[in-house]
Amino acid sequence: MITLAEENYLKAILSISLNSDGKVSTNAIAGEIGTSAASVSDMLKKLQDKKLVKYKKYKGVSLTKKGNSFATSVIRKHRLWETFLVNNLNFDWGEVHYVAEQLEHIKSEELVDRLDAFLDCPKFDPHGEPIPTKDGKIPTTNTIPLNKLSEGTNGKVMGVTLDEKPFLDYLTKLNISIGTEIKLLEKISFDQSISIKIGNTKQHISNDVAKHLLIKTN
Amino acid sequence: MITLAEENYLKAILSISLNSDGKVSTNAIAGEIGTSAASVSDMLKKLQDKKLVKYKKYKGVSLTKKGNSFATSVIRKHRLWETFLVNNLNFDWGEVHYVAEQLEHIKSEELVDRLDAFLDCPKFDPHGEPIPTKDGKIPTTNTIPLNKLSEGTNGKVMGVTLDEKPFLDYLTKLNISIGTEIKLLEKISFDQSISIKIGNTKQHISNDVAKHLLIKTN
DNA sequence: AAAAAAGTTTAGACATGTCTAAAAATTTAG
DNA sequence: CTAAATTTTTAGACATGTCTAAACTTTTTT
Ligand SMILES: [Mn+2]
Ligand SMILES: [Mn+2]
Ligand SMILES: [Mn+2]
Ligand SMILES: [Mn+2]
Repeated sequence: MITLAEENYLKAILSISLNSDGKVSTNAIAGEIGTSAASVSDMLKKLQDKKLVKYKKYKGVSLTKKGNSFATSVIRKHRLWETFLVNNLNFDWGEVHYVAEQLEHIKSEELVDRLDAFLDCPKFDPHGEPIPTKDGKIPTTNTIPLNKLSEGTNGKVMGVTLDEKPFLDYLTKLNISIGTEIKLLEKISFDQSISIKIGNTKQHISNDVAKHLLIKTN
Repeated sequence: MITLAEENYLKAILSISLNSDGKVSTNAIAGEIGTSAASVSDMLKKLQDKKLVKYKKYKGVSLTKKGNSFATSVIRKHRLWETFLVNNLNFDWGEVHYVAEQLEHIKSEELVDRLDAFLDCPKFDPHGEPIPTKDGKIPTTNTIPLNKLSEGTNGKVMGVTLDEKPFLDYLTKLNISIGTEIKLLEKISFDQSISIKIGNTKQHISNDVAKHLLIKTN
């Protein structure tokens, strides 16, 4: 049996390895989970014993096939629940992450299958994040983070890569949601901040915000 | 913060005290939860410290107002989730209890409120068990356990007071579900077993089964 | 190529929740 | 009303997951 804590570690490792390459460091995991590096070291040994990760002391960690499969399944459940909460229970997209953090640990394959069917097998969650299929495949999109676009490019917001409330509330304030058309006006080389046009309004946002917006160019 | 284990103890105490009166014994709780009497003693001390129960060593335990409120809330969540699983995800009534045992511990008042609204504020769950309201009131019914009826009485099954799979599967085999019309034909004094008529079929069931069937007489 | 800085692991402690075995209290019988 | 049986509590242990402080590697600077 895999515990709730173990599931969270596997999910964190997968999440980090998707945004970087090579082995995942102890500190990165500690940062992601909000725990101490010492706790992470302890847990990595346990996950290694269970053949869920490949771990060499001081050299970082990576998921085994088995570990990857568990992690992907947790993400699948997280995003299916988020979809249910927004589509059926009328939650706001900024309010679902915390609840889904709990729901993702409910153990019942039957439940996940039926929830998926109930939702009509959605490919993306309310944040535009891809929902892994039952067999672990993750739908891909040809989108680019807004901060990588060149000046003058038009595009549409297809998803965000962060789903915490303060970030999403800020986007809502900027009138940005999934589907919003954006034009990149100007990139400031000093701090990589950018000017954008939304509808007829001009806005200025930091690189930190821009990098979490996935754009499909027109 | 109240933990998952604490919630289960409170629920068990409430559940036992509804089917008996006076203080709840350590052994009864151990039996209900499937743990040792020693563990129960340990936990009762902790619940006492948190003002969730009134506990005197060797003299049994009862819920405080606060404890009762938590316990009722857990039962509310359990039964709302069971309703969702059966009504919306097409689960069989025998398959939902185990999953609801997990879902009942999800912490989000918002979620419960919205789920309740989504389900149209149901008064009873798929087993005919009453769903406590948000403010802790439990709908009552004027029903009688089948084993308390007198011979020759007709009635309709309004609910069951046990929702474990083996019991519910047996009922399904007997063609008994919520709404089924039953006539009590004969009570055997030797073992309190009874003969009943369902549609045009005569069946014989034990007292153990009969006592878990709630009947509304015609 | 040391020395300093940064990152990681170990040691020892603590909280929660569980168990078995032994001790103590209560209830039931004789 | 004592003695036996039952119930309950305590004692001591263990598993999980966390922490801080100290020790140990690895990387970066000088
Ligand atoms: Mn999320
Ligand atoms: Mn999401
Ligand atoms: Mn149930
Ligand atoms: Mn039920």
